[in-house]
Amino acid sequence: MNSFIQELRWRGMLQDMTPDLEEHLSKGMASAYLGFDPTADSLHIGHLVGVMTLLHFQRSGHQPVALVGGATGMIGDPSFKSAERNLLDKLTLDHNVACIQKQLAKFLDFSGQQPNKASLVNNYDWMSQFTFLDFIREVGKHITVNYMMSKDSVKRRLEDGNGLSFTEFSYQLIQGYDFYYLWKNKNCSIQLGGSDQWGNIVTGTELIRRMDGGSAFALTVPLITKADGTKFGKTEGGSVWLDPEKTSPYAFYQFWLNVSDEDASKYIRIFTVLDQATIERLEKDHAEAPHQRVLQKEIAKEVTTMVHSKVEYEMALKASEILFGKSSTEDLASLDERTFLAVFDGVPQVQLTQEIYATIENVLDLVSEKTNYTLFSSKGEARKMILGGGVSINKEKVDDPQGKINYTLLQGKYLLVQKGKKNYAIVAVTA
RNA sequence: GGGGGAAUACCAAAGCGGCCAACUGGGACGGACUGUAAAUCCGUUGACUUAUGUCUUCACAGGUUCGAAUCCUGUUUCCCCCA
Repeated sequence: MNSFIQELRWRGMLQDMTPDLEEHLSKGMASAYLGFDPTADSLHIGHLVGVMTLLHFQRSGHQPVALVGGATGMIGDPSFKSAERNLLDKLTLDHNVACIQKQLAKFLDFSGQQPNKASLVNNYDWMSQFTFLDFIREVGKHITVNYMMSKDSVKRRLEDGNGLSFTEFSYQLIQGYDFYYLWKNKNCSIQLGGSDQWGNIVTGTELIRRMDGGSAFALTVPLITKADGTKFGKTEGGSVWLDPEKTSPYAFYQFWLNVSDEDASKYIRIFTVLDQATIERLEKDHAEAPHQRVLQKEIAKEVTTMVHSKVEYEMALKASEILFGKSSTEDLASLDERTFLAVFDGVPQVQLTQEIYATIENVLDLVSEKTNYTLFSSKGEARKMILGGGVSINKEKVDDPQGKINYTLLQGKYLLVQKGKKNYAIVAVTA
């Protein structure tokens, strides 16, 4: 029962905790919550750390509670943010909350009869009834402004000179009250969160102590960093989302596959539930043959399977092999149309009628003008790329811009145009 | 309000009458090598059916000149100094 802390510790997921938490957990099943801000209609992989924390908590036999901040989302957490945040309207927020709830349900076990099944709450449910007057009388009375101002997250904003509105300043009190509410009504004695949440969480434990003399606990997980100093979870395309509509399972898989060696050991501990022995074995394999990238492959497999599905993972794997492996025109031709389209999901597609296709005189026109400059912004660029050996059609290098078009259409209708290694476009020739 | 300076391609930054589609660095993209990596090396980076060719570019609008990113005038924006 006490393995939760140890589990987090060896996984490098323990930043900080209140001193007597370990003892508290050893007494039997406990309940902990972690909040998610509904700032978008999908979670992204930055949220995954929190999700994994709850998951480990549940696996250790405790009861996880996921809180979606329908109320706090209306305010915006100022912690370590440099500027005042824009408020989201209620409609957007409702939508976001609903979407996030659905995603969370994939990770935690909300079903079944076991006593430690997960539950989901929305702080809008209790905050919306609370009048301002009641709130400042019942809650605000217990916490001093001095206390609130001494928080690092708030102090930074004051020192910057950017200031923060009263609205944002109140945030920690509302979050603190959430904790109190859950502690009081759901017997939830622990709050988990990212290290930037420490201040807010502790306001909660303080509130519980002052209002009811109760004791509650805090635990934070470290912020995920990347060895090269860039922000974790971002690609050129923006955040990596869990929603397959926003980030395709293929792109998602690729993100993990491209994790650097330095980060791989860290990530496999945090984002997969593989046990210590397995991970250490994989690390050994990786050290022996780094070019095999067993760690990255394993992370990508585990996380993609967990977030999407085994089928999606296999599809992504197959797509990756075709896109990056030594595949040939034959390999492409061997795919059936459905698989082909799935592999190239998200790749820009250009429709061309049979008549137009027949009139195209050379490769240069085909890849530039006739396909609306999808892959190249000008003929000059296309020509230079071709001469530089950077263009392939159906996986075969094109070397002459003036070359005639005599390619076999894949599945009778597609041409795969490729610029460099990672940029593709599909030309679909229709009747 | 007064005085001074600056505006150049994605960014930084040279050029200060013809040799300028504009040095150089970064970035981006491509190639080789590799592990779909890092490092390294090479190429491309205004447009045009590649051309010792044409066209459009150096904040904007005019002007001087055979010729202007470069000189002049006005406009706009930004920075600095003094009130």
